[in-house]
Amino acid sequence: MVRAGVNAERLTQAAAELADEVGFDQLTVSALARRFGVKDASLYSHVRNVREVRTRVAVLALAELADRVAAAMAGRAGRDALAAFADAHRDYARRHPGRYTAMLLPLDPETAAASAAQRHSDLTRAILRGYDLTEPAQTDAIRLLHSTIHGYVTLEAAGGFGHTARPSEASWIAALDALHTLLTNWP
Amino acid sequence: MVRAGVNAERLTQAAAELADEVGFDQLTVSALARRFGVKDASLYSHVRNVREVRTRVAVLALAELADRVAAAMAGRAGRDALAAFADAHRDYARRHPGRYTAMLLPLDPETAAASAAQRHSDLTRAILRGYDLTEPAQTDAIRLLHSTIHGYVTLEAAGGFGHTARPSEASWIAALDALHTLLTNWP
DNA sequence: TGTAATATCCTAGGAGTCCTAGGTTTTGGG
DNA sequence: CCCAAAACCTAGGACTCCTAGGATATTACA
Repeated sequence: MVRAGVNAERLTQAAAELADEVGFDQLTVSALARRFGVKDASLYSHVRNVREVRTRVAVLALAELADRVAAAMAGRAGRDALAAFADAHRDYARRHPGRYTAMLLPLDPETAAASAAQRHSDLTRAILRGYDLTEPAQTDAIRLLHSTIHGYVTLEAAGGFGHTARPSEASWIAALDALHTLLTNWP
Repeated sequence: MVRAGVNAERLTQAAAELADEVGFDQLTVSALARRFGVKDASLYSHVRNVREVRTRVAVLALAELADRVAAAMAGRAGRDALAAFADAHRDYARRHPGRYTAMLLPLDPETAAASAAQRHSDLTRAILRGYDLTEPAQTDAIRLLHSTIHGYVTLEAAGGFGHTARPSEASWIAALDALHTLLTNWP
């Protein structure tokens, strides 16, 4: 009998794919084991419990998103940087819905510190360099930015914008324009 | 042996309370039955399955929120109406986290049509009366509004704003100001 | 008031999930 | 080649969702 060759990395990767397919909260140890052709109990040599699997997916997603955002923003500033940042988020959320919702999982401090959260936060602050904001307006603006992008992406995914004829794409562009003018003329 | 007196209304109410306590996706038939001092199987005379319980909670939440928003907005216009609308949402999400997340549940068309979704939508449009917007900017603005409010509330609940010293309350006020100026000078 | 119909609740049980305990097999280093 | 660690297994307990079919309480109506 040949071994399945499960290890932490492959397990996390498979968990992320599974989450994208069936939804983050349908992410189950049994399904994961099935995917490896292995019994449930076998996975507990590699992972403490389901919670750890979820945490791993969240950390992976955070790192992946930070990478994509960094790549998208490279060499851009002002409105371009803003759009790159926002589009990267929306794109990631669409391609990887399970991973995206995973990122909402609250992480314990040390896990969060070891994650790409800081890197992601730095990237967000980089957007503001193109605008003229000082603290505490910076923090307020970042929170607003995150809220709008996250809210839009979430509601769009939940089908909240499907009732009206107006294409979501158009509203997205408008939202980016709005955010840009907002950051330009912060009250 | 005295009957527990379960019926659709009491069941929905109890489910909503339970969801607020343990989280919407921890809402379970067994826990619900326990709360009524009844066996799991007994609940299936009143409800088809867990999905229906969840749907009921979502519909209830939609109606409750619409009520609160309507009450908060009564007699207000412009920035006041906007703030009332947003605060009502944030307040409801804080008081009833389970119910709030329930509202993200996609409803089938006939359930949605019978729900308070339309009423809620009308209330949202009412905000824009204080500003000078025509279609399709109206739809775009509404989507932005919803996104920002929902995003803020969600991220706040997930503890996303706890890492910085800046009190969330201050950023919330700033966000409302920002939305107001944005609606006033829509690009 | 007595009885029939209905609504409510029950027991029993299958299937799926999470997880533990403890045993067996595979693999790689000495 | 042997043996220790790693990978995997079986067995099983606790919990969940749900179905089938039976018992009991409540209501309706004759």
